[in-house]
Amino acid sequence: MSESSPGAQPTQSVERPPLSTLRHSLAHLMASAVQKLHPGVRFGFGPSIEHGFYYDFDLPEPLTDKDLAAITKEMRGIANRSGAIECEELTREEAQKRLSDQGQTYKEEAVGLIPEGEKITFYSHGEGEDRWGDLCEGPHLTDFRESFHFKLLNVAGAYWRGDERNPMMQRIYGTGFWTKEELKEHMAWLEEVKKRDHRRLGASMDLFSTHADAGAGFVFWHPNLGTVRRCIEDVWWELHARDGYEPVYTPHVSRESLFAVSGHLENYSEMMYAPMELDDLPYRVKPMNCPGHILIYKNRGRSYRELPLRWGELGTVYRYERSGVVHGMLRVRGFTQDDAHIFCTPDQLADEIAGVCRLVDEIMSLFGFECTAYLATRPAEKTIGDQASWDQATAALQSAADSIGLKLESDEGGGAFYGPKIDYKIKDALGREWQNSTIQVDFNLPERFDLTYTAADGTQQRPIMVHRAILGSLERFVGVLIEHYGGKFPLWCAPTQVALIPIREEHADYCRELDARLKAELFRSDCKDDPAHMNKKIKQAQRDQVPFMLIAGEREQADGTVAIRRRGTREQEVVPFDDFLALVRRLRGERAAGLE
RNA sequence: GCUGCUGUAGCUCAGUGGUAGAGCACUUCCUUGGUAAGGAAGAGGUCAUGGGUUCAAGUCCCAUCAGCAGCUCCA
Repeated sequence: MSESSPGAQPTQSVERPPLSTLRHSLAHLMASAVQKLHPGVRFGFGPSIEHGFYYDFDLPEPLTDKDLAAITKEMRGIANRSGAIECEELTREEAQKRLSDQGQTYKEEAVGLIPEGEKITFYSHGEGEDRWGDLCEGPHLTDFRESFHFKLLNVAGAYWRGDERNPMMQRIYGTGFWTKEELKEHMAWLEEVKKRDHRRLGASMDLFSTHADAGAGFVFWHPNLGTVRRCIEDVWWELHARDGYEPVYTPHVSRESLFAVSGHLENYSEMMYAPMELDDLPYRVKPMNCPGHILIYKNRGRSYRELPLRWGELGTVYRYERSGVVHGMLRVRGFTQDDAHIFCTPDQLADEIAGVCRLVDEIMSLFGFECTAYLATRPAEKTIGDQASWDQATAALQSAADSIGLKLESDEGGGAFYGPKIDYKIKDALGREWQNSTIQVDFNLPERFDLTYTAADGTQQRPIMVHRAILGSLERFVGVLIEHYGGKFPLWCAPTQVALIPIREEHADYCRELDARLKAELFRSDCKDDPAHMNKKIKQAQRDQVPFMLIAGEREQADGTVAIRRRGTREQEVVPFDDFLALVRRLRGERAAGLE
């Protein structure tokens, strides 16, 4: 199994056009097949994408997965009967007329989207009944008789031009490669993605659940995953304490007026839960932790001598997410952010940002993630504050990144309503990207809450706030982590670290003795001393992805040894128990990723 | 929220208007086993929920809830 998607870096011979060209042409071929089977179809867009291609269709009848076989067959037929793909250039008027004659209303609209002065081209293929052409900028293959391999994958809805105010079309996704092997490899990758799905592993490893009785988007952490989470939280606090962060705790519910001052009511209310009335006053469940931390800051006068203040909270927030978007642990309605707010002077800002960037890097490497950073600037609407402070904040992020040699990609308009941010994307073991860490510079909330500190010259100055989360939310991060590791948590955070398995019941005492010694050192060991069969216990430990199985029978008992079976292998090594203890002490101490 | 699909035992799924099923998991008994499924028996279901059609509904229709593939949106 390849560690990254085979689609990302295809191997191909030099004479062949890029994979994206093949896939784009496959989208055309698919569209022509759909037209043969459903003559009234109107077409949307049909590009190549990262791992394949899609095409959007407007059809009166719904397509289902069952239609894919017929469409595939038709595609093969069209390609075999006549392979040539031709390109012709049309004037804007000719293109409009042709599409209008064909009743292709979406495509007519698409012509209007082509900038003045740009060439307008049609790509066509097929003979007679198969004849089909499409407004398209290309490029395409010149001939479908080239050897290629494709597979149609699934059907889904998609808005015309990606806008939810537009009609919903039907989208078919597919993928294609030059060789059978590459296609096979990609299908195996998709299979691996499925196997590692945190919802599936969550069930088989007894990690978490969600419940219709509790409502969508609320996660229940079972003891196994609770253990993983505690381990992560422990490192988190350890590293944050080292970096001068102090813990704070704030309530989940506050008076609504607090969120009026912060601007959440005005800019974030569609994400917030409805008010509840207490003593005739409206209260709200918090969607963010910042107003709470601000109240602590404001509780007394602050001196420049105290700054920077770095306050961390694993703060649970509740946000209304639309019903269709909730997804396992990755997109939920209640989650715990590893939040912190830094209150600092303008002089300190760049260093503070740089410090957070370094911490992001350190924590993400602990889990083996590679990160990419993006600079997210002011959104087009629903923001607070004047442009000058936005510019200042944006410049501060950029210069902090420069100071530590961090390259920032651009995310235009992706900022929070109160300030710009650096967002990180992490790449997991399967090559997929996730957004977790975020660093946000905020001049606006200090203004709104009238935060001050006394400067060295005795004047009252405005502090700057940095909002930051590194894991993002524990739910999303741990969900990603399950998939990243495929359930094979490193020893230091694995729910059960060692499974002890006696070969016969008479060896159970020996196992219990070893179990006691492991537990005395706070290892999470599971002594499987029930009367069940040894093979069954091995199978359970495999299913639970326990890093080490220690199997002990007569020989081990007599010698004070254990037969170690490491996760993922069937080989055994017999070593003195003390050696094993030394090994796990070291792995835990190093928070090692592997079991060596 | 939108489009399409799905909901039957803890899990995976069969059941095409007429007596609710299988495999795995679970429990008990037998088996004392050297590295991924020993044998036998048993228990387990208001067929998501509520309404409707029908002599008769797990099966057909409507609504609600939850889930799946996406879109849009996001930590």
